[in-house]
Amino acid sequence: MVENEEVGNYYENKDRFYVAVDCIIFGFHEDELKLLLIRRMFDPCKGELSLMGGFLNKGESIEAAAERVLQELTGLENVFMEQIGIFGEVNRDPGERVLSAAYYALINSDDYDKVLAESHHAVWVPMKDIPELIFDHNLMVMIALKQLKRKASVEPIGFNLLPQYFTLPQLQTLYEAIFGETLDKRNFRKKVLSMDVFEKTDEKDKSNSKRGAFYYRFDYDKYNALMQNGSHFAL
Amino acid sequence: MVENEEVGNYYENKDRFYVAVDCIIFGFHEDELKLLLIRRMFDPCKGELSLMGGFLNKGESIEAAAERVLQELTGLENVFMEQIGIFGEVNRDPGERVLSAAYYALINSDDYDKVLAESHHAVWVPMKDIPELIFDHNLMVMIALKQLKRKASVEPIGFNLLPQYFTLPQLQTLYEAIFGETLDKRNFRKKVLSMDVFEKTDEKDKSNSKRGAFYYRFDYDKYNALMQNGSHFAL
DNA sequence: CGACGTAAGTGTTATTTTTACACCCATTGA
DNA sequence: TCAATGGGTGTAAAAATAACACTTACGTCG
Repeated sequence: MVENEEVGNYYENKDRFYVAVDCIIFGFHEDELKLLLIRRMFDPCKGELSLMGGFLNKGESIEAAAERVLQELTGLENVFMEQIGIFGEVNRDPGERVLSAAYYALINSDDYDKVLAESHHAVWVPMKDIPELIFDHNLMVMIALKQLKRKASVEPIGFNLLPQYFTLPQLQTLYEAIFGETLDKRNFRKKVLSMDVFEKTDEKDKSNSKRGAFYYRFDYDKYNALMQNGSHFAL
Repeated sequence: MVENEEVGNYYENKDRFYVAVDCIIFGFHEDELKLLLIRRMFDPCKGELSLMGGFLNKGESIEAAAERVLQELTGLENVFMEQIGIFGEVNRDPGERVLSAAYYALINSDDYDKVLAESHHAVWVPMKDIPELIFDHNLMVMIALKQLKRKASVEPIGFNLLPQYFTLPQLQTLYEAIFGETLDKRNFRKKVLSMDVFEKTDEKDKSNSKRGAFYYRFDYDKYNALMQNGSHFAL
């Protein structure tokens, strides 16, 4: 056991590693959950599909790096993002030993900078059509989806995938896409509205029906107040 | 955007980082959930309490590093361990920039190598008495406990904290310690036994009562078979 | 050797939550 | 004005959860 060593020496003989971040970027359109992937125009694995990634810089926290990488691709800031872990198998990147911290992000697919994304050769791929990705990216995606499923049922994060104003049919379709199962319309609405954190507007979305569906929005203030009192979000 | 660069160059100008692993080691004795912490006999933060940690080595996966570090302290192998994430704030370690992957482990407090642990100045500290630890270790502990709570209610991992043979009162006390709340004896036993994955033995533990409590063991084969059929563990 | 103390073990009922299920409504465009 | 389409609504059965109190086995001590 090391004792009484000087601080300077302590770290000196340790190995140092490249550290990357990779972003699993979820979006929701056309009633489907999708990932924003990039076609790599550079080595290694030029031409293949991968998650958007980048290297951690000196003086930058890992979280900040993830935010930067997301921003580089989408132009977005202040996005819901959560770490799913670090991947550190020795040969996960065949080029060099690189560790990668994976984060998933939930974005509203209307908002991102399409020109910027295009310059990175980004494409939206439905979850059910995700092909083989480079390195261990498929594993990352799998774990991210699992975490999203769990978390979405217990915390109000799904809304990050929708515009501020959304209809209940839209919300239901979203949750069906996340959970991968169909839900009963009446039970779903009952549950949603019983939480009393959704504010109904007078506006209707008539793009999907003659009758139109009312727009709602999620009321974060009400939500926070309720959480204080020991309530819990559940869908 | 980088295009058509050679592989060799690709990583060359990136920064490299020290990477550590820290272990949140849970144990259960005297009806309490405890952590195995070490009193640091070396700088930085000599004299203070911290998690058991160590540096990632070249050619070693992060998971392997976590297992090694746990083994160095307890002598144990094949222990239940799970990553809780990587911590990468710039100044989390005041000495140098070090990233740390945190893992929690569940061990049976009878089994570890006490001499080895003592040589590292290890001490068991009840969860409710955890003092201020070095760096961001308190944060790690908090997150680990949260994850343990969630996971223990949904997967049969709690048994890792008990000997192979245990009594139902013991099991209940364990879960009460994990969840931080008291449970109804009859409801608890009903739930446990209804899963039909516990095998009752003829032996009794008489250390806590005249009458004695029957020993049970968790039947992993039965459990796996049931999981195939879409059942779920729940406590 | 019998009374006592102690923790182990056992079922039932009320309440809450979850699931299943079918019809009318509002609006537009033909 | 009527046909087509997705939006919106309530109730009853079933399942899960929560609340609750007494008896039993066994060792100890008087």
